[in-house]
Amino acid sequence: MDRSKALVVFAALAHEARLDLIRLLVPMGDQGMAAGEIARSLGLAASRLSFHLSAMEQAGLLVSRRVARNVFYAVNTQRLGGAVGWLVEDCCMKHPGVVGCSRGTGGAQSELDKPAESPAEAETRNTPKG
Amino acid sequence: MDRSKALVVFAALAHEARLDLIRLLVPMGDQGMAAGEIARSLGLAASRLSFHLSAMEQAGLLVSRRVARNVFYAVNTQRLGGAVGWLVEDCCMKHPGVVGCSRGTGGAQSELDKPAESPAEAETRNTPKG
DNA sequence: GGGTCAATTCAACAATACATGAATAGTTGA
DNA sequence: TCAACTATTCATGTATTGTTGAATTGACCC
Repeated sequence: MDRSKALVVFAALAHEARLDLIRLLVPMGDQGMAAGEIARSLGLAASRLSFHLSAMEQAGLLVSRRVARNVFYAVNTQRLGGAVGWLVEDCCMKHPGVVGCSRGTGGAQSELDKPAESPAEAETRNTPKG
Repeated sequence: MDRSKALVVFAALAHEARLDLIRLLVPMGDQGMAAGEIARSLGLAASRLSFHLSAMEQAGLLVSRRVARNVFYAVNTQRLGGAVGWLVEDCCMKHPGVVGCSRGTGGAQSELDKPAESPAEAETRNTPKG
């Protein structure tokens, strides 16, 4: 997983309907769910769903296969996990703050750890030119 | 962290420059980095960077504070980790495939776990109306 | 092959997001 | 107050993305 691949995954996730889609499909495992049933479950028009499905398949987040008249879509969990892993471990270099908060979601999140002035910053007042 | 907040975070991450920004700022910790120095580091025009910075601050991914003439930006690691945690634990319900691949990024990812036909799907051939 | 169902593609439009350079606002030191 | 510096905002044009309904493709059953 590299940056550009992770980028595509995050772009694919940046949409309400697509997050709903992931949430709906993950429990179905490799079996997945037929497009029509997905559309009914999420209350989406067929063409609109198809647009999102193909975008997510392009991003590698979904895999599809035809079964009789239906096309079943399933989440490619490796790809999704890979993007998450890239973000946490490669992009954020396993920063404790990121890793810590990514495990044990529900809890504390509202309080921002407001940074306090550190010596390195105080310097700027004495070094206007750098 | 709820869906809409996570959504905003993923949207904020779905951009090359912003991933670069995260990668640049995470090692700086709470101290962060001045906008001008970020612009130089990433080779971005000031106005363009400012646009991205404010978008990410809106998303809660960055926190800023003024120090003399400079504005320092730092990653809100809790927010970032929170979005990751929501995705893995709440949205994907800690699915083993996602969790497994999200730890130990670099490794196996290319091979898709092609799903095989399951009984539930085979049914569709006998229940055309559902 | 015709009828029917499932899903995708297409064209048209609307809404967002992005990039660029000029102008503006805030801070500092003289 | 002025000049220099830092950062943001604004206006503009462009590109991308999302939505909608109609038309099309593919598969099944008779």
